[in-house]
Amino acid sequence: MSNPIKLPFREGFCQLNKPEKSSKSARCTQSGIMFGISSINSVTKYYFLRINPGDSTNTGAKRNFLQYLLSSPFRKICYGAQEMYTYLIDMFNFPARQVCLTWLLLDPLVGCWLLDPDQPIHTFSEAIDRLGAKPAVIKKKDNFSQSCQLLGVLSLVVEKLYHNLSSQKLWKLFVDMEMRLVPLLAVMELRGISVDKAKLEKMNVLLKGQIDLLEAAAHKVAGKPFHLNSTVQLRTILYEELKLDQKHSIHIKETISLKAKSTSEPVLRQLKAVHPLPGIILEYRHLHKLRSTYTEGMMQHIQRNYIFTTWEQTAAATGRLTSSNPNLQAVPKHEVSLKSHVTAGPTTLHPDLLLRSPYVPRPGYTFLAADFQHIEFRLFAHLAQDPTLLQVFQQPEDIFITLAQLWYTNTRKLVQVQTRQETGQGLNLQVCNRVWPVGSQLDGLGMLGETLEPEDREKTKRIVYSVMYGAGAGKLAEFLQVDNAVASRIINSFMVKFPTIRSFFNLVVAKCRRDGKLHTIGGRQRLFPNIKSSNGGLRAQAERQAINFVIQGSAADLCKSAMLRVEQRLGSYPDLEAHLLLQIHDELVYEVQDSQLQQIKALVKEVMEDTTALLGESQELSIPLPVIITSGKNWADVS
DNA sequence: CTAGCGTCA
DNA sequence: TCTCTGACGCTAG
Repeated sequence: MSNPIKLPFREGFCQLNKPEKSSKSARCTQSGIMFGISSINSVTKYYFLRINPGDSTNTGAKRNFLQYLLSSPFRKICYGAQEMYTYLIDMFNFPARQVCLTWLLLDPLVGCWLLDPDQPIHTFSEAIDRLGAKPAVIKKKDNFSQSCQLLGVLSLVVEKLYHNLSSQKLWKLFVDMEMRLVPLLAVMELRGISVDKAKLEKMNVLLKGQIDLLEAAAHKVAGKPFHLNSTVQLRTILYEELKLDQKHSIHIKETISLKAKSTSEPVLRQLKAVHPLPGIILEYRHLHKLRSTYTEGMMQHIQRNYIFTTWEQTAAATGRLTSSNPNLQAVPKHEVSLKSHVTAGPTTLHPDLLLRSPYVPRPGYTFLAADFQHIEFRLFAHLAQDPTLLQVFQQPEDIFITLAQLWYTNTRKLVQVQTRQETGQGLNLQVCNRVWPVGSQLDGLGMLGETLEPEDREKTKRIVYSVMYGAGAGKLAEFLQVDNAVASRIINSFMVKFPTIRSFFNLVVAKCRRDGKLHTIGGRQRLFPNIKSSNGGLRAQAERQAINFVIQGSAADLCKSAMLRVEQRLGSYPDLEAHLLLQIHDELVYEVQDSQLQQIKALVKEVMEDTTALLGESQELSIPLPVIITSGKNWADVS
C-alpha cells in the first residue's frame, strides 16, 4: 500500500467531515480537490486545488493535472468517489470512454458495503468505526489542517479495509468489479436520458382527464364529494354510511396499526361485487399512482429535456444497482389502459398509454436494449444442477411461454399445438412435451384464456419465481386470484417436477447456518445473523433471503460484469459510439449511433453471452445465458 | 417469495 | 410545521 494519493474534494466540507444530513448551512461555497501525496519515506504532502465553476483555467493546466493524477497507475484512494467523479467530469468535460477505463481508485464507502451489504455506511466516521481504525483526535485549527488530518485517517481506513477484504476473499471483487463500476456510473448519471416533454405532458393530461371522471363518478355513487386519497373518509363512507359489510355480511379485515376496517386492495376487490364505489376507487388509485409518479412526478425531474437519475451502488444488499430521483428502474413497462367500466366514452379518446415511450434517443441515435433471458431461473438451474432444467436451457427458448403453453395444452389439449407447429414454433413444444409429458402434474390450473397472451407469460414467470423463492400457498393464491387448494397444487407440482428446489434450499440453508454467510458466483457475500434465530418467523425469512441472495446476487454479478466488459470492448473500437444509459437489473439500454447499430448489436451480444469471460476464466456455467437484443426510437419500442 | 424506490396519510 | 413510518404499487428476478 505504498504511494497512496488521497483525494477528498470540497474544501471544508469534504466527504470526510461532511455532516450526517446535508443541511443548507453546511453546503460549501468554494470547492476543489484536496489531496495528499505520500512518498517512499512516508512523508505526505498536502495540496488543495481550487476549482471554480465557469473558470476558463479549468480547461487548461488544472484539467491536465487532474487527468494525469486520476489515470496514473499510483494507488489512489477516495471516500465517495462516484460523487467526486460526477463533479469533476461535469466541470472539465473529461472524455467518458477514457474515464471509464482508466480512472481507477479505492473507495472505502463501497468497500465497507461489500463487507456487510445489509449495513451500508453513510459517512466517513462510520467507516472509521466499522473498520476499527484508530479513533483520531482531530485538532480543529482550520479547514485545511483538519482535512489534512482526515486524509491521514483515510490511509489507515484503507489499510484496514485491505486486510478485511482480502481475508474475506473480497479484494478481487472490490478492485476488478465495484471500483471499475464507479466511473461508469458517474458517466451514466451525467449523460442522462432525453425526454419528449410534449408526449409526457399529453399523457399527463389524458391521465388527469380520466382521474377527474373517476372522481366525479365516485362522488356520485357515494352520494357526496370526498377526498378519494383519504382512507379515513373512504372507510367512513364504505362501512358507516353505505354499511357495505353489514348489509352483505362480509367480514372486513382490520388494519394492524389502527385496528380500523381496511380499505386495502384485496378488501376493495371483494366489495366490488356489491357496490360500484370500490371498483372506482381501485381504478382511481391505479391511475393516480401512475400520474403522480410517472407523468406529473417525472416532469419535476426534467432539466432541459433530459432526466438525470442517481445510480446507487451500495443500496441493495444483493449487489444490485438501484436508481433514484427519479427511479428509472420502475417506469411501467406494460401499456396502461384508460378504458373504464364506469366512464363510458369513445375509445379513440382513451388510447392505451405506454409510459416508456416519451424516453427517446438523442437525434442521430437509436436505443439498443440487451436482455439476459430469464437470468435468475437459468442461474438456479446451474446452481442447483437441476437435470430437467439443465436440459431445457441448452436451447434459447422462452421457458415461461413454454410452461404457459404446457399448462394451456393440458387444460385444452387440442387447437394451439397445430398452429404453432405451422408457424415453426412447434419444436419448443415438442421439447417441453418430452420433458414434461402432457398429463403430468403440472396440469389443471385452468387459469389461462383461449389464446396465449403476454399476460400469461408474465403470470407464469411470477409463479415460477414465487415458488422458487419459497412462497407459501396463501401468498400465491392471493396474487393469482385462486383459492389456497389450487395454489397448493401448483406449488406441489413444481416441487415434484423440480425436486432440486427443495434440495438446493436445504443445501444453501445448511451452508448458511454453518458459516453465517453465503457467497454468490462472483464471490459477493451477505451475512445472515437470523439464520439461527430461535424466532421461527425470522429464521424462515432469513432462509428465503439466503436462497434469493445466492441467485439474485449472482445475477447482479453477471450484469455488472457485462456492463464493464461491453465498455472495455467498445474501448478497442474508438469509432463506435454507444453510451450506456440505463441498467434495469438484467437489461442494459444503450444509445448508439444510427449507422453503427448492427455492428454494436453484434458486439454487445457477443460480449454478454460469453459467460466464461464475464465470470473470469476459472468459472463456467452449465447452461448458456442467451441475450435478446432489441432496438428502436423510444424506450417502449425496446421493452 | 426476494430485491428495491416513490407516494400518501 | 416538520419528520418519520407503514401500507401500497410500480419495477426487476
